[in-house]
Amino acid sequence: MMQESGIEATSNGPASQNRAASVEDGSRDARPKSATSVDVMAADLIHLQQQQALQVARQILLQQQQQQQQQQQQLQLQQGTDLKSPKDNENQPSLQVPVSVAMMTPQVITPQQMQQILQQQVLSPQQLQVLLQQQQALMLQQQQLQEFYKKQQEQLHLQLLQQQHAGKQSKEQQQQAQQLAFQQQLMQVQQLQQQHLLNLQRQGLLTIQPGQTALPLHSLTQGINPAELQQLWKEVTNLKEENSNNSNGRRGLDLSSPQLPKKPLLNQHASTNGQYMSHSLKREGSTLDDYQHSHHSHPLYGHGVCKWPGCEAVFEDFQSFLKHLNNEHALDDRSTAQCRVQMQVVQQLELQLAKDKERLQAMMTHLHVKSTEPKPTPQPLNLVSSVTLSKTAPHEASPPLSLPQTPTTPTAPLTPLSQAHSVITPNSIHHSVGPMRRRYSDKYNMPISPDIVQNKEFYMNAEVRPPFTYASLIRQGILESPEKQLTLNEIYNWFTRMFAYFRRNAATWKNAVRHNLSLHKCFVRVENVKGAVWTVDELEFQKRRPQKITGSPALVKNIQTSLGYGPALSAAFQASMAENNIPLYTTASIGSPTLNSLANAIREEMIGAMDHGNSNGSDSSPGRSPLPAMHHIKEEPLDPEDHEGPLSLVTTANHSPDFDHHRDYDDDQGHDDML
DNA sequence: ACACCCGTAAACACTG
DNA sequence: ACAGTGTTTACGGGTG
Repeated sequence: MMQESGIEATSNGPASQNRAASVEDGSRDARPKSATSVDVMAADLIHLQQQQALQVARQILLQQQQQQQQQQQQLQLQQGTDLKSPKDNENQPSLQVPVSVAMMTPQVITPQQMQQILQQQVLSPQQLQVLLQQQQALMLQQQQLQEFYKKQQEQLHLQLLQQQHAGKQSKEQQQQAQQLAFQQQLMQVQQLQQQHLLNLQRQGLLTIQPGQTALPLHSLTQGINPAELQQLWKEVTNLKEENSNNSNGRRGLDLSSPQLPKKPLLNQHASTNGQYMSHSLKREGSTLDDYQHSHHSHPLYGHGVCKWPGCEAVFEDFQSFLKHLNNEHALDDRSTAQCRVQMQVVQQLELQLAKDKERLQAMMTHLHVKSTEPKPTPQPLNLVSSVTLSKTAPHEASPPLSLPQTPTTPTAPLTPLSQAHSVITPNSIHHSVGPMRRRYSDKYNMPISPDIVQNKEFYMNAEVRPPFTYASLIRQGILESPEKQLTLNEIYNWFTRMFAYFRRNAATWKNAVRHNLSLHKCFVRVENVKGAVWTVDELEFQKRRPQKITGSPALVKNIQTSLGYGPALSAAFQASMAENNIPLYTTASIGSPTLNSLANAIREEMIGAMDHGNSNGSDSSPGRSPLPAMHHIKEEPLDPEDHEGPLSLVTTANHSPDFDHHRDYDDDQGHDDML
């Protein structure tokens, strides 16, 4: 009761207007984004980080593409030689799995999902086993990557320490900031790729008839291989050469070698964007052969495990693997389908990559030009389109709503199922249903933006309660808006539009929305011509809860001491991520946490920086292991802003495909299916 | 046990 | 009077 505004509680006017006052004049631009002071850090470090990040990104893509190619080749080969008819054919109908369900079985499967699957009896025991194996193998992989990440972090820490002593000028600070942004972009790409990899693996569970597209594979046939891919391919191949030059081929992800060319990477991205259109693609060329010749780097074989999507079979030697490859992954419907899926995955990645590159290009152009005023990037970009970063403006349609998303069925949300630490625990099946508050603790707050965006489709169609707090949702809605401000009614609409769940219980949640708007200082009411709109005060939002930065204490420390990026930057990232449908921070379900962690690490820097006033014992856990166990990584937020508990989903995925952007749903009170 | 956060419900005030 | 908006309080559940 004794809230700060309590003094004026008698009339709501003054109280709210007080808050609004600070914002009113300058409209949204007046929001606190002052802290642009960036502590010193040498550009060298940035370079290093960039290179590393880029390398990771390339590696990932390389793997992806290799995988795809490998599959393609396999298919070709087998088509040519053994035309043994796929005997799987007969079984397949019975194994058909509804996409909506199959998509719900990523590496981390919630018990609920599992149960669903079981209930539907669409998966054979073998398939389940495969599932489990997959999970285990992935865990393994993740561990390895984890190790790598640790190393990486240590190194980073070292660098940071060194660089701290070298004072630099503001110019460099700016550069640094923008470079960091650049890195973020790269991270996004990585994560996206991981994500799609995951997707693919999920698909591996499916048995899909080639002719019949239960899956929306149609887009596959459309022109893939945009110019971006070519460029990337080129880069990838170059990279490979680099790698093979200086060491054993099997360290797929060795970023730790700091001796990389200094300039090229960043510039490459910046400059090549417009160039590589003419660049001819020669993917069939030597690169694949190389890989096939050297056992270690066979794209479908790594760490003794068959990397064919959905496989994970373990082999002691390469020969047996080859045997397996020829036997198990011969040309049949399943392989074909998987290959297609892989193609699609790659295609999507390319699209996304293209988008991100474009964005990046715009960012860099913008920052180089240094024009303070927002104007579209002068650079003609050969790619997708529309995303002009310069003005944070109207992507309303583009961001979440028009992703090249494949599945149109509500698939299981990708992120929020972090509860399943990759292990299926059948006894925790029940608590899938439940109100929002059935969330995980704040500590597991998840970045909502990426998550929501990522699972937009799912939430839009499945009447599943999004595992986010109202505050986070509101914020997301506001941030997604072109003007970063919404009226109450628009917020309502956003809720109903984005979440099937909120098409019910209007009275309840609307009240909650209003309640939250009023309650949280992070929501600022701004008087407008046409009434009042609500905006988000990011600072307040972040202040709202103590953030627990986990991860490498060293890194955290460094972050806290050596960085200081303004919230504006962070907000920009947020928005950027959201627009792009990219799970910036992680996403639990995504395969290798390493990349995520890496991204998180960098992100952490941002957060730590902008949150460095925060104290709050954020890093108060010096005793913590630098990197919590994998499953923790998946869940640990690292993000000060929107964390909400993941979870509580996947109940009755009651799709309503016919639904289309309804507006208000003030009806239906009585039911209480979820509450 | 406690504090905190969140969701829910509801009362109330203000405004058009 | 009414609906929509906004504020506030109260309460219970979950979590650390």
